[in-house]
Amino acid sequence: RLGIADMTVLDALAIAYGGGKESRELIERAYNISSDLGRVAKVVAENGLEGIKKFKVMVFEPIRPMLAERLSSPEEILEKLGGKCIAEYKYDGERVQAHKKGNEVALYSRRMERISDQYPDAVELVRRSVSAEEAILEAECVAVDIETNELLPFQELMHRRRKYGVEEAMEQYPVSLFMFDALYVDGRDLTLKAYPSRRTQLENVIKENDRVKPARQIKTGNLKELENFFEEAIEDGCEGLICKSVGTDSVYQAGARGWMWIKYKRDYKSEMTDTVDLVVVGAFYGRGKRAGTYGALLLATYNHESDTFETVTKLGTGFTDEDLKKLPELLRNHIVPRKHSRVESSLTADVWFEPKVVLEVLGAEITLSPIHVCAVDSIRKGSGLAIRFPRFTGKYRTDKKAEDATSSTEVVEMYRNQLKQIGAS
DNA sequence: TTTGTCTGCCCC
DNA sequence: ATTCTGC
DNA sequence: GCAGAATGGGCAGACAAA
Repeated sequence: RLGIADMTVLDALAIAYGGGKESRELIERAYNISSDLGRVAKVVAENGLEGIKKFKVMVFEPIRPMLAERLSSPEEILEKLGGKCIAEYKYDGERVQAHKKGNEVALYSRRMERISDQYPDAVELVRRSVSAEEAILEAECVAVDIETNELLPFQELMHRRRKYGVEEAMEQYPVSLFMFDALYVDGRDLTLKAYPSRRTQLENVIKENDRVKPARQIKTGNLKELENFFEEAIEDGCEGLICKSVGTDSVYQAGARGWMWIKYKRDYKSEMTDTVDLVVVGAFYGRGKRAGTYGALLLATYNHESDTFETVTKLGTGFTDEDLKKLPELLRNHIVPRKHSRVESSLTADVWFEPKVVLEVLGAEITLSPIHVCAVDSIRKGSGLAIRFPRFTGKYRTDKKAEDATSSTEVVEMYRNQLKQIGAS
């Protein structure tokens, strides 16, 4: 099916109708600013490159969002960005592209789905707080506590992704918009302007208020300053920072993950990383590339009081091909016909193991879980704890016995700790 | 009617 | 989202 | 370096089973 291999289709179009690398770039830009592969194909077939050159940024035609690379230290970031950058809060919400023409407003998701119906309140915020007649702006939509203006975790925002009961959810889970880019304003395409000038345009066009603000930012070339700003972002409930190039070439790279924007998140930093040692208690068969081996493992913490192993996450990324090949061998001797008596799990694995093998796992944070049973009921009735964005670090903890794995109590501590960090200011 | 399981050009 | 692997 | 393809948590919905 189409949509995933779209880059391949663009290649084919360039070869069939363009005949060179230059045409490929034109065709790709047409696609990136219209996100309409069908139309691009039709135009290039009927009118050739001349037709393609006429593609323009238009309100209510979503632009493919620019993405960011990742780096794990301020040093690397500043070096990559030529010594200085604009660092902005990376809010933990949903990315939204807001299109406005007069009173008409549409919101698009990162994958260019029209999500206006889910956010009538955000639509109204854009209508009221954007002074330009016509505009395409980007923002992070974040759940907030309306009393304290505190930012709430992504899980809260998820309640807004619904078809029914939108009005109720709107009252129960209010949102704020943190604007971070301007791609089009009153007839002017800004996508080929440098970021600082787009940001200035953005600030000129929004009428700031409690619920609509420009993303918090500083401009700096100082390591210490960058690091402090990062800590501040974490304390305010953000994921970290997005560091942006301020060079003349810092255009909006629609649909691309260039090095103009760089993500800096807490779990990328090796020093203060929340790594955890977990016991393999089950596995799931893989699909596609992983057919014939395990696709993911089921991992557990150790509960000292009950002497049981409680699932806390599945793990399916971070494995090299070599890891994937040797996992079945490594675990073969521990296979048991049904869930081991000392394992607590609400999930059903394809293969169960006696708790023996310990792996090191990296995660971003601890979340309340409806399916995992680690420390169930200890924070909230009926909820366990789980790991957000889990991945294998590559370390097999052969030095550890199952009972030496990270305990459920320790995970509870980690959860409490991250709440403390947010409330700290 | 309630409860469980699975899915999503899903969001991250 | 993260990560690894061909190209 | 980039695109593609594996995989994660978790929510509301859809639908099946009890």
